[in-house]
Amino acid sequence: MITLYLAEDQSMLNSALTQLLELEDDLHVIGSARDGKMAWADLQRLRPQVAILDIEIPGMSGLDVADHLQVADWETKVVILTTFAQQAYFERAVKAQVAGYLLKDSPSDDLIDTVRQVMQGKTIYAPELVVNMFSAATNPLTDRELAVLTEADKGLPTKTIAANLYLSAGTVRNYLSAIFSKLGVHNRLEAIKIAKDNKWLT
Amino acid sequence: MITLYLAEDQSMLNSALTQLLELEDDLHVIGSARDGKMAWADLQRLRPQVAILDIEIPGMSGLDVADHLQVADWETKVVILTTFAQQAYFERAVKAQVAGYLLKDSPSDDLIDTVRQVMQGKTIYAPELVVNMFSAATNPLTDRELAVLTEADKGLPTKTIAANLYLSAGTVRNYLSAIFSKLGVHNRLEAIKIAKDNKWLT
DNA sequence: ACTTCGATATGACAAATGTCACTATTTGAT
DNA sequence: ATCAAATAGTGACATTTGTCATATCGAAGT
Repeated sequence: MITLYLAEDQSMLNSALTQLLELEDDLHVIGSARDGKMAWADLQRLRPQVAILDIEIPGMSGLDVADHLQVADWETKVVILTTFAQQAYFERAVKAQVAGYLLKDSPSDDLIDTVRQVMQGKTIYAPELVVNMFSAATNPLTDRELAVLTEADKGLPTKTIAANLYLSAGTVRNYLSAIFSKLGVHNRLEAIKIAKDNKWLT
Repeated sequence: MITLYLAEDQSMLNSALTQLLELEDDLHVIGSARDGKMAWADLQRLRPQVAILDIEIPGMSGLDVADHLQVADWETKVVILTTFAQQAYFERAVKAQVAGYLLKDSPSDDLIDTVRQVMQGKTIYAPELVVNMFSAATNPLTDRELAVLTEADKGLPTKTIAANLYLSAGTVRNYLSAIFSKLGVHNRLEAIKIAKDNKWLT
């Protein structure tokens, strides 16, 4: 009997998958959450054999949860279940040594297969992602630069961005300037546009 | 026995729901598609009693399919199943006289309930949407203002916007200023964000 | 006829933004 | 141990943005 935990914020999918997984004789869903923090709290208590995590969930991303699980070093295997094939997410997932990475653009039976496979020690990655690994235009922005741009995308003025990131306003402007020069543009709007086109920014 | 058709492009959800609906004794999924055109083709042949349609699917939107069904004037009831509570979508759906409008942010059992209810002639709308109906924001921007904002959205600086629209730079700034005050913001980015949220801007 | 509103414009001013040069600390890689 | 990057900061400066007051003109409405 394989014990499962499911973190997925879209209720329709969460409940549908839970019921479906429960139908399998060898699978048992011992808990589920719609938010990352609750998921992490539950996982510490329940210690399921497999945790199925969506990335974009409120509170704490599925990848963060995966990081925590890796550090904790229990038996719990992680299967990431997400909507889009975003290279950056995939890379982080690989670094966090997840056992599976599956797109929601696959039939639900694949999820069931994947769960069984990872329990046999296998690693299952959606082929779409592995292919991209070599051709993806890599993000030239550093973590900090991306953080700044993310704030800028909210429409915030420099001062507020600085406050939010605990930086000086000057530093924020420097970062933005560096971003513009890397992306070959001259203002925030264009920079944001490019970063979004390339999926460096949601 | 209620016959169902499911148009949903996210395979994970499509197959999960199909299997789940099949488990109900009184429900039978006679077909499904991941794209709008195929769905419409199928619907003409299969004439299910209830069509569950996602809005954002490739080829032809679920709302377009609903329009076609309304014109065709068969018995087929439409249940829209979509991710976000966007007022514009909801209004179109109401105009197309759909029998149900459900958010994916609801448990899967709700879908089953909804199907049964609409078959009894009831109309089921997600409460989140009905509440909004009365506060629907109409576009306060004039044509010219919208034109200016559209240019601004391309990331262009004032001067270029002015040149593109054969206006003086000052006029462009005045328009932008007027836009900000109408929308209650203080810079282009936020104005663009709001205009996009409200679908005044693509 | 009168008023209001939209479109267009200018000028002046304050604030925000973007550029540059230069420095210091920390960290990862060779 | 050294070097290159990433991180964080300052100060000065030019440019761009956003605000406001004010004006003209024409169209639509009362």
